[in-house]
Amino acid sequence: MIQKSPSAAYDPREVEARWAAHWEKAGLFKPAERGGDPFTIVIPPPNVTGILHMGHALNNTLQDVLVRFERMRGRPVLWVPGTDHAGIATQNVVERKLAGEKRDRHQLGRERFIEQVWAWKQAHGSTIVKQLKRLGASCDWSRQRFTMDEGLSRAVQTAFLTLHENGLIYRGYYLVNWCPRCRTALSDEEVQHEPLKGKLWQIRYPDAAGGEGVVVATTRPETLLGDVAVAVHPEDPRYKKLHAQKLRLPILDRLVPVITDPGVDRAFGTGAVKITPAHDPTDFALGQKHGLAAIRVMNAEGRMNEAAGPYRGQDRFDCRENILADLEAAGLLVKTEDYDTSVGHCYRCRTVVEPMLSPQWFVEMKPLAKLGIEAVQKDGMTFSPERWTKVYLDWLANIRDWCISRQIWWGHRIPAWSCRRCTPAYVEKQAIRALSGNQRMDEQAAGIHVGPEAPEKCRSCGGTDLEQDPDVLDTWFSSWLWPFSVFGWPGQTADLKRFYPTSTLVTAPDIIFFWVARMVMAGKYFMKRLPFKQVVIHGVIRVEGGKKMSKSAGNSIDPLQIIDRMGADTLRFSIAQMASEGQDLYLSEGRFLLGRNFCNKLWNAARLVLGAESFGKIAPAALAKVRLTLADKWILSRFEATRAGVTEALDQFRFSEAARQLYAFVWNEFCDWYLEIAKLQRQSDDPGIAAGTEIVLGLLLEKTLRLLHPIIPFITEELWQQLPESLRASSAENAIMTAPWPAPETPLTDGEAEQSFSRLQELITQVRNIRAGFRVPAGRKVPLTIAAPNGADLLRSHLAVIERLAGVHPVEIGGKAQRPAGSVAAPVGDWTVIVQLAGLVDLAVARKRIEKELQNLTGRMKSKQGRLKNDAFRSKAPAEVIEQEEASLKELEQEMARWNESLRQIR
RNA sequence: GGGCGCAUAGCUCAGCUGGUUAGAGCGCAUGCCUCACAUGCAUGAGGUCACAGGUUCGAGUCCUGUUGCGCCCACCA
Repeated sequence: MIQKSPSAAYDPREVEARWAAHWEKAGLFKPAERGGDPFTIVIPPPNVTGILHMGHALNNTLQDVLVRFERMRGRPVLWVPGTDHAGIATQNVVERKLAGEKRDRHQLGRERFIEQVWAWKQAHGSTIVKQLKRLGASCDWSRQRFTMDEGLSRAVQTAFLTLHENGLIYRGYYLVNWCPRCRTALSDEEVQHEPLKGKLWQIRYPDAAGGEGVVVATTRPETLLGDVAVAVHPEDPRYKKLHAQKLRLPILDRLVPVITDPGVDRAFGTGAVKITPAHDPTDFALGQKHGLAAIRVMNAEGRMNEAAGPYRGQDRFDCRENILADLEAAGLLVKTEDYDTSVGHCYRCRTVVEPMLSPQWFVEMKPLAKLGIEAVQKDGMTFSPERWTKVYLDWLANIRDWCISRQIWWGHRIPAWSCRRCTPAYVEKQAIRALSGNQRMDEQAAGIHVGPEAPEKCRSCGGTDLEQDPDVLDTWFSSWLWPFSVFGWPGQTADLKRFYPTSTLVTAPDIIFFWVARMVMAGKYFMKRLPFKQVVIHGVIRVEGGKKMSKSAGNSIDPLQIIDRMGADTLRFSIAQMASEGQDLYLSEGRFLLGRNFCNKLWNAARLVLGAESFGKIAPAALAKVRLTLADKWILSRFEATRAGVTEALDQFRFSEAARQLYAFVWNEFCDWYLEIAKLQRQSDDPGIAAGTEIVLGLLLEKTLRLLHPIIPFITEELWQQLPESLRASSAENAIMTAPWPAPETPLTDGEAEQSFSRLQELITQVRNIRAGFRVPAGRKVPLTIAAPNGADLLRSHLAVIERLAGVHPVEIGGKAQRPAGSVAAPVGDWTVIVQLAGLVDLAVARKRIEKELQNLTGRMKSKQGRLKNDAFRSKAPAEVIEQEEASLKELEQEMARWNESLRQIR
C-alpha cells in the first residue's frame, strides 16, 4: 500500500468564519448610498423558535444568490432580515418549558407569562439569525426586525383600526376551527386535512311513537347529543312519509324534526343526515338556512358539557366509545363499517380540530381578494414557475373570511374593549341570532369598542366596567404587512420611500395562501402598490417517497452539520445545483459531495495558478497586448459563453442551470484541458507565451471567481483576496462581493478557435482511447503518426500539447498514412491517427473495436439516408436542416471508409 | 371530487422556444499516487426517454387518453 500524500483538501472552517465576520464588520451588507433603482428583498421571516433546517437553507441560499448577483451588477441592494413572533408555536415552546418546571401559564398569569416569553426570546431568539449568518446570508443585519417589536406592533394596530373603520373587520359568532389542545380558534389555512381510517356508523332514530323511525349515518356519533334535526332529500321516496314528523333522539330522548333539503345526497349512507349545527360546518349552514337552534355539547378543552347529559365531563373521544356502547345496548346501532375519511388537524400540535361555535374577529376578504386578483391580471405581478398563478387565483376566487383572533396570550393584543355588563349578554343572544344568517355583531349594542385606547365608558350602557379583548391576532396578521412594516410604516420614512415596493419575493409554495396572497392584498390596500413584482416559488425539500423532511419523522438532514463538516459553500452549491425551477428537492447526504468536491477542485486549481513562481512577477496587461495561443483563445471564448449563460440563467431564476454551467466550465474545460496546457505554456521557450499564459490564467481565474461568487461566496472571497491587487477588478470596498459582475466581452468569442481546439481534443481523446483499449501501461510513451491532408500546421504547432496529453512520442505528421505492423489506426475527422503499439496489439481486440465503430456508424447513416430519401422531408423541412443532414451524411461516409480501411489493414 | 407536479442510465436528477441514434453526478469496470487536486486523473460499459394513440417531414420535447407515485385544494354526513 502506497502512502497517501499529505492532504491538500480545502478546509472551509477557518475561511468561512473569517469572511463572515469581516463582511459584516465592514458594513458590506448595507445598501450602497449611490443612486439607481434599488434591488430589495424582504426575508420570509423564520420563527423565532426556529432552527435552521433544509427549507431555510434552500430559501435563503436562493435569495442570497440573487442579492449578491444584483449587488455585483451595481444596484444598491437591500435584503431585510427578521424573525416572526410565531404566536402559537412560541407559546407552545415556552409552555413546554414551564411544564418541565411543573408550572403552567395560568399559575403565572398573563403578564408574567408574557415576560417569560420575552425572556425566552432574549435568550434563544437569535439562534436562527446566527445560523443564517453562517450560511453566508448577506442581509443588512442592522435593519433586522421582529414582528412583535414596537414599530411593527404599531403597524399591526394601524392596519387593524383602518380595516375596522372601513368596515372590513367585524366581530361575529361563527363556527370556527377549534384546537382543544391550544384552546384557540384557527384559520382555515391552519387546519391540515389528513386521511384517517375511520368508521361509518348507522344509528336508528325511532319516531315519536317509538316506531321504526329512520337510520342515519355518521362518522362522529358523539355529536348526536347536539342534534337538532334529521335531514332527507325532498324527493326521496323512502322518507316521504316522514316529512314534518318528529324523531326521538337516542339516549337524550329529545324530539327533533325531520326536515328536507335538496343538498342531501340520497346515495350516501342511508340518505338521512343528522344535523348538528354547533359542531359541523355543513350542518351549521343548513341550520342557518332552516332557522334551527345550535346546541354546543363540548367545551373549549374538547370535553362534553352539561348539554351532553350523562356524558358530561367526558373527553370527546371517550364519549364516542361510550355512546356507541350505549347505542349497541339499546339496539339502535344498526351497522358499523370501515370508512376512509379526512380529518382536520391543528398545524402546530397535530390535535384533531373540532368545529366549534364561538365569537371571533374576522376580516371580510372579498374586497381584498379583488385586489389580489388584480395584482396578476392588471398590475403584471408574475409567478415563477408560472403555474402557481392559477393556484393563487383559484384560492382568491373562493376566499372565505379570515378568522384573525386567537385565544392565546403571545401576540398582538386586539385593540378592542368590551363591557362586562353588555357584551356577555349580547353574545349569548347572538349565538341564536347567528343561525338566522347574521353573524356580524352590532358592536354598539354589544358594548364592544374598537380603538387605540380604552374608552371611558360603555357606549351601550354608560358603565365603566370595561376590559380589553383577551384575544391576540393571528401571527399572519403581522406577517402580511412585512414588506412595508419593516420600513417603518405607518410612518413615512426614507426607507419606505426608497425600498418599497420590493423587487422579488422568494418563498416556498406552502405559504402562498398564508402569506404571499395576503401580502399582495395588504400591499395594494394600505400602500396602493404591489409589494413585489415577481414571486419566485422554489421547491419543497423532501425525502424519498415524497414526504416532507421533518425532524419529528427522523428523516432530516441538518444543514448545520453539513456546514460544519463541509462548509457553507458546499451546502449552497449543492442546493443551487439541485434547485431546478420549482421542482421539489429530494436530498440525501451523498448529494452534498458534489458541492464539496467542486469547492475542493476550485481551491486546488487556484493553488496551481497562484503557486507558480512566475505568477507573482507578471505585470498584467490588456489581453489585446498579449500573444495568445489557440488554447488561450479557446478558453477565453468558453469563458465568455459561460458568462453569458450564467447571467441569463440567473436572470430567469434558473439556479441549477447556472450552477451546472459553472461546474462544467471550471471542471471540464478550465481544469481538465486548459490548466494542463497552461502547465506546458508556462515552460515555453517563448517568453511571450509564458508571460501571456500567466496573464490569461490570472484574468480568467479572477473573473471566474466573480461568476461563482453569488453561489459560493466564502471560497471565492478567500481566493480573490489572494490574487495580486493588480489583477482584481476594482472594488471600492476591496471585496469580491462588491466587485462588478463580469461584463460581456463579445470579442472573446472565437468560433474558429473553439472549432480548431475541439479537433485537438478529439484527437487526444482518440489516442487515449486506443491506449486504454490496448492496456498500454500508464507511463509508457508510444509513437504516433498522424495522416493529415488538412490542418497539419495546427498539429505541428501543438506537438508538445499532443505529446503530453496523449502520452505519445515521437509524433510524425504526414500527408499519407503509413501503417506498420503492430499499429492501430483510427480516423479523427479527416485526420487519421496511427498509434504504434509494437507488441501490445491484440488483433481480436482491434477488430472488435473497429466493428463496434462501424456498427454505430451504419446505424447513423441509415437513419440519415432514410430521412434524405423521404420526399416529404425534402419538400417540407427547412433548407438548412436538409443541408446539414447532407453534409453530415457525407462526413459519416468518409469516416466509414477510413474505418473500413483500418479494418482491412488488420487482416 | 377538482387542480398541479413527476415518471429519462443501477441510484439521484438536467434536458429552455420539437431538428445530428439523449446528458451530468454518484455507483460500476479497467488502468493510474503524472510535481493543483485520490474530495483526484484517464478510458469505458450502461437508456426501445412509463404505456397507448395522435399532430408533424421530424417528438424525450406538442396534443389526447391510460397507469403508477407525490403534492395541494374541497362541508358526501
